[in-house]
Amino acid sequence: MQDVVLAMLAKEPSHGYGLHRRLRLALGLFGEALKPGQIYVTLARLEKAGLVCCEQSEGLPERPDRKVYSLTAAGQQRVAAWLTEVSWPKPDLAEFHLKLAAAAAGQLADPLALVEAQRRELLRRLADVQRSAIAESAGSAIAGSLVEGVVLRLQADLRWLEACARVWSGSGKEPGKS
Amino acid sequence: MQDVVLAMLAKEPSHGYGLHRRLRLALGLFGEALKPGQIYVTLARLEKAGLVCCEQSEGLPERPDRKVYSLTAAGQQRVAAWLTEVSWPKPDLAEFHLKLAAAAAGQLADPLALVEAQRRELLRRLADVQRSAIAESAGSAIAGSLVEGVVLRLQADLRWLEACARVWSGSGKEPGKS
DNA sequence: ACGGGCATGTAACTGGTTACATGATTCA
DNA sequence: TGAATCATGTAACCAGTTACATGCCCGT
Repeated sequence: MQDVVLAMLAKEPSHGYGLHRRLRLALGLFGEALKPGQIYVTLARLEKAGLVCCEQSEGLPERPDRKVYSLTAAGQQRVAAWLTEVSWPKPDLAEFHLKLAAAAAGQLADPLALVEAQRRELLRRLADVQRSAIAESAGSAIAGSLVEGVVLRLQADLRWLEACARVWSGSGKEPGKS
Repeated sequence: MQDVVLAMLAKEPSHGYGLHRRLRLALGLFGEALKPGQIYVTLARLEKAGLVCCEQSEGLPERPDRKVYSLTAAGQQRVAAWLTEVSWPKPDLAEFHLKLAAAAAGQLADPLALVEAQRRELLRRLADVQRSAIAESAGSAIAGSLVEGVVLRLQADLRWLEACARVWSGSGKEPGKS
C-alpha cells in the first residue's frame, strides 16, 4: 500500500482524494472496496517517515484545504527500490499490476524488463518447490497436497506474467485504452 | 493463525512448543519459517479473548513450566464457525490445507464436504469476476490484465481443490502416510 | 433546505512479526 | 563444560482496517 501510493505520487503529485480516485481507476473492479480514509492514514505515515511532503494547494486559493503531496528524495529512492525488487509469490496480484502501471505511466522503468525479472524469480521458486517436494513426498501425502497447490498457483502466475508481457509490449508509450 | 491454533487445540490440547512442532509438521516445507515466539503471542491473545484456557502441566510435576492449553466453549464455537466458513480466494493456501487436516484429524467435519463447499464458492466467484470482466473490458486493457490474473489463479485453485478431494477421499480415517 | 459527492483527517483496534530475555534439559 | 534443543514469554513495531467527525460545494 505504502509503495503503491509512493509510486502514484512519483508519476504525479496529488492530494489524498485524487490518489483515491486514481487508485480505484487503476484497480477497476477490485478498487471498489477501497476507502478514502485508508489513503490518508497511509499518507500521514509516509510523511512521518519522511518519504513525502505536502504543501497547501499552491498558487490558487481556490480551496484552502487541499494538501498536495509529493515525493522527497528518500521517497524517490524507495520507489526505485520497490520497482526493482523481485519476489514471488505475492499474495496479491494487484501489487505487481500496479507496479507495471506505475512503471509505464511514469517512465520509471521498462515494464517488460520488470515482467522478465519476476518471471525468472518465479521460475526459480518453482524449481525450488518442486525439488524439495520430491524430498518431502517421502513424507505424508497430505503435506504434498499443499505443495501441489503452491505449484499450481505458481504456474498460473507464470501464465499471467506472460499475458502481462503481451499486454505491455510496446510499452512506455500508451498506457491507454483497448 | 488464531483459527489454526484453535483448530489444533481442538484436536488435542497441548502446550505452546508442542503446537509449534505440530504446525511445522503439518506445513512441511512451508513451516520452517515459523518461529515459536509467534505461537505464544497468539496463545496469549486467545486466552485474553477467552477462547482458550491453560493449566500447569497437570499430574506429573515433571517440569513446572509447561502450560497445557485447551479450548473453552467459546473456542469450540469459533472453531466450528471457522470450519464451516467458506470464502475464496484466500491469499494463503496453507489456511485451507490446515483446515482440512484439522477437520480430518479431529473428526470435526467431513473434508470432502468442506472441499465441495469451497469449490462451489470458488465457482461463484469465478463467474462473478468473468461476468464483470466483460463489462469492464470495454475500459482499459490494462485493468483487464489484472482480471485475467485473478481468473488464472482461481482456475489453479479450482484444480487444487479437485486434487484435495482426491487426496482426502476415504477421509476421516487415515490422516497418515503415503 | 438537504442530500450526496468531494476532501481531510483522527483514534482505536487488530494481528502479524521481531528481537530479546529467561531458564531447564540433554547429550557429547 | 558447553552447545543444542526444549520451553515460555514480553515489549515493541508495523500495517491494515474501521468508525467516526468535520466541513465545503453543488445540484435539485
